[in-house]
Amino acid sequence: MESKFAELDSVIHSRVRLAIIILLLQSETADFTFLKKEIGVSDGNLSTHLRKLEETKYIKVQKRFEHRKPKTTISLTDKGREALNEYTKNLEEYLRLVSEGKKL
Amino acid sequence: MESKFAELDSVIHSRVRLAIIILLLQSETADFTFLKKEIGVSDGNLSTHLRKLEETKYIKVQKRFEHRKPKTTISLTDKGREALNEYTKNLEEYLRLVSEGKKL
DNA sequence: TTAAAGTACTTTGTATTACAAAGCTATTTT
DNA sequence: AAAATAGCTTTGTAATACAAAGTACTTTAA
Repeated sequence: MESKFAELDSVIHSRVRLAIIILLLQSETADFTFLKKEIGVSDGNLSTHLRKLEETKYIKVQKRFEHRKPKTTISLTDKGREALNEYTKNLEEYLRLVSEGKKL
Repeated sequence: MESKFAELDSVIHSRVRLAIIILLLQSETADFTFLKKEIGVSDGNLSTHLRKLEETKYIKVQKRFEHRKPKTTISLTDKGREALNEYTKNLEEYLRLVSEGKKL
């Protein structure tokens, strides 16, 4: 480690993408509209964040038709889960440094 | 709150700027070179991050000459300290959601 | 004394990112 | 059949992150 401040996975370090991952962690699968409502983000914005997570292979996006309507189901991959673990580990270390700093 | 996912102060939500704030929390004041070495970031990058923190009034930057050389001393403001508290509070909530999600 | 190297930054240029508005395709309602 | 709705994607723009180059000195070495 080059510095005591670990890198923070930039794909996860975004409010919207972290929220997406948390929701996927909780509900195993989710659809576009659900994520949109829970996070309170615009269609376009959500679309690009999902694209990014998919490119990084942190999520798997399954598109199919249900009742003749497009239905996108999104789920976390193992890679995504691992990346989240690493990310939260690092983040906790930052928080630890903060509370340590306050005590001095 | 429009969503269960709180906003995360975008000024603080940056690895470099969070690191700057943590270092200031620990040592009260710091200079440019110290921050640069501790964080492992380029001159230009650090300069712009400091500028941003200064514009937001989260830090106070004092420039003076010491031993005929420019010496920049940086310290956290009360506003910065408050913003950090709010930020870490929200961040802890995200982490809580993560560990809650894992248990399900 | 003056040229080269170092210190302590700031400015500039570029590539990446975040975001919303507008667009697209298909369906449902009137 | 037209208008409204659903479920997205594409596009345009503004903000961000970053390193390379630049500025303004001071120190060292020849």
